[in-house]
Amino acid sequence: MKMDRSAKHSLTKNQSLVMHALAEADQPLGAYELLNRLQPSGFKAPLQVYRALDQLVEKGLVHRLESLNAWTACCENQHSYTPVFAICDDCGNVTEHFDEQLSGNIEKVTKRSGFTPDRSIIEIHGQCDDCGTETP
Amino acid sequence: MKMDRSAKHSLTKNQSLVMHALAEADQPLGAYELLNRLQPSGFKAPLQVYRALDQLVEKGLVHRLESLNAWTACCENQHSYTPVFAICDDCGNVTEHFDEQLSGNIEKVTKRSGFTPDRSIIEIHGQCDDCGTETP
DNA sequence: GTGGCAATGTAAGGTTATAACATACCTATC
DNA sequence: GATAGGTATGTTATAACCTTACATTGCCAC
Repeated sequence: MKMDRSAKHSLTKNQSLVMHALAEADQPLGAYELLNRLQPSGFKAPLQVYRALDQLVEKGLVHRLESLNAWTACCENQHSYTPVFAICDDCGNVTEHFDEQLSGNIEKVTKRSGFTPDRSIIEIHGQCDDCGTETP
Repeated sequence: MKMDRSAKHSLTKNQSLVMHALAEADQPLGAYELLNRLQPSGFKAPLQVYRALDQLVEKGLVHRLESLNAWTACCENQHSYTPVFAICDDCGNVTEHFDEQLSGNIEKVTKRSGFTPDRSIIEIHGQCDDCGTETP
């Protein structure tokens, strides 16, 4: 492969199709939902979606939400801290947050026991501002 | 139902079978792995496992590891803080930790945006003490 | 004993993810 | 431009995970 000119944003065809679909969605999408949406663009098999997703995650452009089995476009490129996802169980909206202290504490908790952290998953379920206020 | 005597530990047959299997395993188990191990005890269908798991999670005796699609016995009963799981990607060992500060961080990060947290998932992948030290 | 309720049994089917193998395309080098 | 090697893509099949729907059993209360 060549790709030296600006590198990180040179997506392949399938990658940019998936990236676009995620960016246009206002909620995280499952792999098969992505497949549905991309069938008009020629996608035929799950593997096409999964491959693109893996590569996009690798590039840091997409995150996987483990507790939803779904995927979402990264709000901001190339962040260094572990993202914290706030997932509204009512409307399905997901927002991405960062917190230096939190990232630091995670390191601390595990390193106490000699553990070497690599990647962290932080997902908080609850109710977003819109959904939470109008509860009885 | 009756069950008032000491309540929380009165498990049904299927629940205690699953609980035992998890307690004896030295790693988290998938639902189908549990099914395999419990077939000698008469389990025949996935639903038997899933029902017991759901009820045990409800009781706080078992946790689900979202990033592994697996389940593990709770290290300690009735903890109030959100557990932090350290998952070794080499040997598969998982340890459960608690940290008051960290629990506080989570509240803070989300409440900034008006979010009302309900349950949190914190899973840290990396290498445990045993596996990490001997890396080249 | 019969009505209600929780637990369990059984079958079928849906969703999510991966393995294995084949093909096309791009680039570098000769 | 031929050819070799690597990346991306296509295609089929299957594994792994989870749920719906409905039937049955067993227990307790009345």
